[in-house]
Amino acid sequence: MAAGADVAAAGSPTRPSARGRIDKRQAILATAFVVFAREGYAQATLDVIAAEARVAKHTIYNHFGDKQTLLRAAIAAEADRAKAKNLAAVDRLRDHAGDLRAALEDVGRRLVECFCDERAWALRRLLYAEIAQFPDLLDIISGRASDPITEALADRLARFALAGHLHMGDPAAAAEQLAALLTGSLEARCRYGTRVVPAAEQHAVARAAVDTFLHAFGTDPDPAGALSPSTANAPA
Amino acid sequence: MAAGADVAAAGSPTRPSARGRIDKRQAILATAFVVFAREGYAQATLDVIAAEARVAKHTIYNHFGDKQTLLRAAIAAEADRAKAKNLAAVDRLRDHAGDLRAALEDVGRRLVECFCDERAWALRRLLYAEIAQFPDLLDIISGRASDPITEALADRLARFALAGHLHMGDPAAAAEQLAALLTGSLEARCRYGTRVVPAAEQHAVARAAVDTFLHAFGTDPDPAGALSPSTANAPA
DNA sequence: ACTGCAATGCACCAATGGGTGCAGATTGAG
DNA sequence: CTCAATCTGCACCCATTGGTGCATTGCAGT
Repeated sequence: MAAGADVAAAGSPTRPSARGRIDKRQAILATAFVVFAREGYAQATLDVIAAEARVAKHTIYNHFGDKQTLLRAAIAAEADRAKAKNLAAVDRLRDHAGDLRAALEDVGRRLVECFCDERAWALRRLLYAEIAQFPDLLDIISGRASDPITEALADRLARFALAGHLHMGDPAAAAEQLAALLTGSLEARCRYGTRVVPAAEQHAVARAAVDTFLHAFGTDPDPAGALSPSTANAPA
Repeated sequence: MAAGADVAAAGSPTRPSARGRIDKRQAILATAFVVFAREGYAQATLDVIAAEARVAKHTIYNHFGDKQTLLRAAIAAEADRAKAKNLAAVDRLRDHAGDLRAALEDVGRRLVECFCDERAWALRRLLYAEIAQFPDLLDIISGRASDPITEALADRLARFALAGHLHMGDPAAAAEQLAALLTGSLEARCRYGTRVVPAAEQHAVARAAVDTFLHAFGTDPDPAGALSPSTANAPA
């Protein structure tokens, strides 16, 4: 919330030296996130963050007051990025060009790519790590993480159902399962974010997920290769 | 590995005061895991662990040498527990009593329960948190986490396929997707382990997962309620 | 040139916590 | 009882680090 508000406020260039000030703030936020993710909240020192952001330690305190506030702001900013990227992916399901399977696979690939993104894993690790110490992080990301994405996906699926291209009772449940098929397999493949999943493997996962999804919710009775929906899976 | 080996070595009661020594070690490991999970590795102090394990700080150093080694041993021990519980669940797919759907739902419920377990979340959080600092944790859990479970599940599914009760190209891929359907939806519902998912909701998730799975891989052309495989989902 | 705000560099404080040393208590085996 | 291995309580060292104070510099508007 903090980051978003400030970015919006940046529209007024009249404030004295506002431009430079905002630049500093952004630099601090970006660097702080990287350092927090790399070293962990407790191990990360403000001196290191200050040095890597090319900023005096005092400047950080001027902007954020203390370490915890900085963590929250950095996480919020990064979560905003991630949410935007995910929603952009789902939005491609609007005005698709006729071929439902192709459209779903395209979106699936993009969502998979969002999930495998290095920064996304850094954010995930940070959240898992600090949620016990700072339960309020939940509020910070509740509106920025998977929930709104699944919801947007449900909206798109509902349209397809209405148009008779899909069969489903609850679009929200279907969206949840599609998301699960897309990301669930990647959880293990990414090895806690330490392994970069090659593009080919990402595509295979997306294809297999969409295959299975269409088998369960599609109207087309039996598309090509129906008997083995997961034949397309990656070799390794 | 460390914990398992030691437990096995405990079979020789001839060593002087071996019994008491093992007890101490177990107490330290259990307490260390709890404290690490509760406070995070960096924030957790050996004084607190010693106090809660009712042991002198020196005793911890006698057994494990330093803090990092203690962390690794504690994680290994807990991962062993988790793996055993998961494999026990999957093993129920042996000699099932005829009804495939019921058997899958039973196993699904058990796996879901394993996933939602408080200790499992604690372990997951700890791994996510410290994997960046201690990449070797990957080796420690590689043989204890999802991979062997999915593999065991694939073995069972392959048998069903051979018996003509399921249709699938690659059992491993099918197992991966079933696991994804089971746990993927829970990821969001558990809110990073801060929310306890009620049993009814767990069962609904398992049922929905098995429903979708059977739609994609089942031989029964169209079971009851086929058109809306996810109708059974929980209200909230 | 003057004013005011932000940023800087540097020294400093106080608390925290990993790890060690040591002397004494406990325990089980022979 | 003796012996050896552990376990215990306590004091201690020392490096780290969040946070502060202060004097100085740089920049923008007037």
